Amino acid sequence: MDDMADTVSEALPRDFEALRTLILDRRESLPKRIAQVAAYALDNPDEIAFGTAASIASSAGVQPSTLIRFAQHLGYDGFTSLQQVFRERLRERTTSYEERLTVVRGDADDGTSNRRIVDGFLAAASKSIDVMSRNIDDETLDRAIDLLNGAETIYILARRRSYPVASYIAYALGKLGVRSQLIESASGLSPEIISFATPRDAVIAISFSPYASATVEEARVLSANGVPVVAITDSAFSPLAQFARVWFEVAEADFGGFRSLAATMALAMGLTVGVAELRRGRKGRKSANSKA
Amino acid sequence: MDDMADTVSEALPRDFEALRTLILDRRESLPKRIAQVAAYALDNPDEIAFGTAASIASSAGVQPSTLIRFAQHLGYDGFTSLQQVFRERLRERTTSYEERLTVVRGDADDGTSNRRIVDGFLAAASKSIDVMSRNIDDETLDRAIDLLNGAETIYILARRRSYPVASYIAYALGKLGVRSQLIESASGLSPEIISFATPRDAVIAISFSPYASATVEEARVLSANGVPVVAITDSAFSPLAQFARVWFEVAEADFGGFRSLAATMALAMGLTVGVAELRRGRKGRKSANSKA
DNA sequence: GCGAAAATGGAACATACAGTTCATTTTATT
DNA sequence: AATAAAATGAACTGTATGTTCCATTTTCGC
Repeated sequence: MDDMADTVSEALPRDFEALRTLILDRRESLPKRIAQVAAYALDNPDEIAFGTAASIASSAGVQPSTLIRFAQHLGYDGFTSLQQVFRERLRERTTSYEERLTVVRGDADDGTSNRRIVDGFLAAASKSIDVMSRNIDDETLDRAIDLLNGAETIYILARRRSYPVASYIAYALGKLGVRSQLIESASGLSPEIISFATPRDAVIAISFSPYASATVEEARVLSANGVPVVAITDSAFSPLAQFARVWFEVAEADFGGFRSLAATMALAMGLTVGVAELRRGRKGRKSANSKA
Repeated sequence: MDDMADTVSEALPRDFEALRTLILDRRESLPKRIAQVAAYALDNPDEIAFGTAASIASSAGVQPSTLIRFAQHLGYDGFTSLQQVFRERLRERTTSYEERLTVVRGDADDGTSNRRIVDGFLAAASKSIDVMSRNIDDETLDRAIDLLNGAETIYILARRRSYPVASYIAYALGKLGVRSQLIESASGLSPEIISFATPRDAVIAISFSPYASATVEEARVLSANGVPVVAITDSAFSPLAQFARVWFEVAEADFGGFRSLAATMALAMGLTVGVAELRRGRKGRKSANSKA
């Protein structure tokens, strides 16, 4: 056993990422049952961290002794020391923002009050992102991007709080070479611009409660004219959800009454770049689609 | 014991936040050693989650039995069930986005490619937020808000990628009753509007590499005219940093070449609401400053 | 298809663990 | 100050845990 430890040229992974890499490298050469454990471990790292050898073995469908063999195959001297790596992984994670938000809202001991305000917005943004990453639906996303991909011109509808998102979409689509039209109130030309839209175009409408009447009304008109609408809104009861071809429910956290835009922004960018990638794949080289 | 369980009107905390609250509520009424454990538990939740009764007791400077008594004082039937709460806390934390980013950029096994794009933007946003929460400087923040607070009108300067942030600031300042002026290229009136600014006003300028020439030039002119400039930019070498009275370095992560705006947005909101709070305190009741 | 080597299942084992018990000390009450 | 009650320390105990061992099965080379 001492000899083995000596012959192992590379040091044992002390952090999860290194361990993950090590396992993936050796995946092919592992015995069946050991590989079974390896797959389970990477899929359920939390279980490994908290469970007992018996409980983990049962979940993974192997004998407890296999867990020890797995650890020893990787060079650890036992299951326990392997488990340490999985525990470290949880330890090292930064404090969840859920937690931070309540702290920020609570006592005011540390930091200036200005700092606490910024922390609050950071926490709200982070929470929004977490929620979205859990709730987003692959199929809805694919349908939305597919729909937008077919459009000649993408019209972007948003007012007030949602407007910054719309302007970023317009900017990004422009840079990516996708034709788009941002509907602003300022110009006063909204009705005229809207009248140009045809069923071969598409609309991205963004509105949260209290829904801007202009956005809702324009989206309704466009939808009635056969222009497909992709809506980003905050609930199934949103007027936008009623006539949108595809709609996303985005639950943004708020701080001090100001809703974060972090999740909405990320989704918007996802839609934008998703469409652009699809078009690049269609028009240009195929390899463009599988860029690094 | 059954009787006790019955008389406990409120259910046992199953999540960490509730437990934290419970402990803080009872802090006064707890015996000395128990209180010692309580303090240690809230300060070192990770230790409680992973340690053994013996190791934790040793670290906290008490007997192992005290840990069991602590758990029972709170209504749990033993140390183990209390420990579950501390473990759940770690379990519930979502995967760190640092981790996710590498996964997203790596193999393409799970989820559609569209999903991976959105995940990428979410990860970038989350990382930006993490970085900012670690790097933001209290003093800079206070100085910036103080400076903006003294302004009669706040001019907001941003183009292209940064423009959405500017428009959100303008929107928020409007809702909070702070006079502001958004400088847009569209109207073509930028020079005229800028000429109205006086040293009693202030500027928020936002620009990232490659810096929009209009933003830089306008900020330079305003600064030369004695109007104090608060800049949000990406490095000490930014032209904005040179003549800004106060400047923030924001390191936004990017995905596919598109930088996240999450951290910038949060900072912008912090500045905005910070100023508004200060003004409410100054003009209105004093208590407004120390709102809950 | 035979033999050796590796892998696997399952039971046995030593141990480290949470929880209990009880004697002692501290705190509160009268 | 005396007494009762609560809190604390420390040894003890049953149990559940990680680990080892060995018989059996599977895999691989010849």
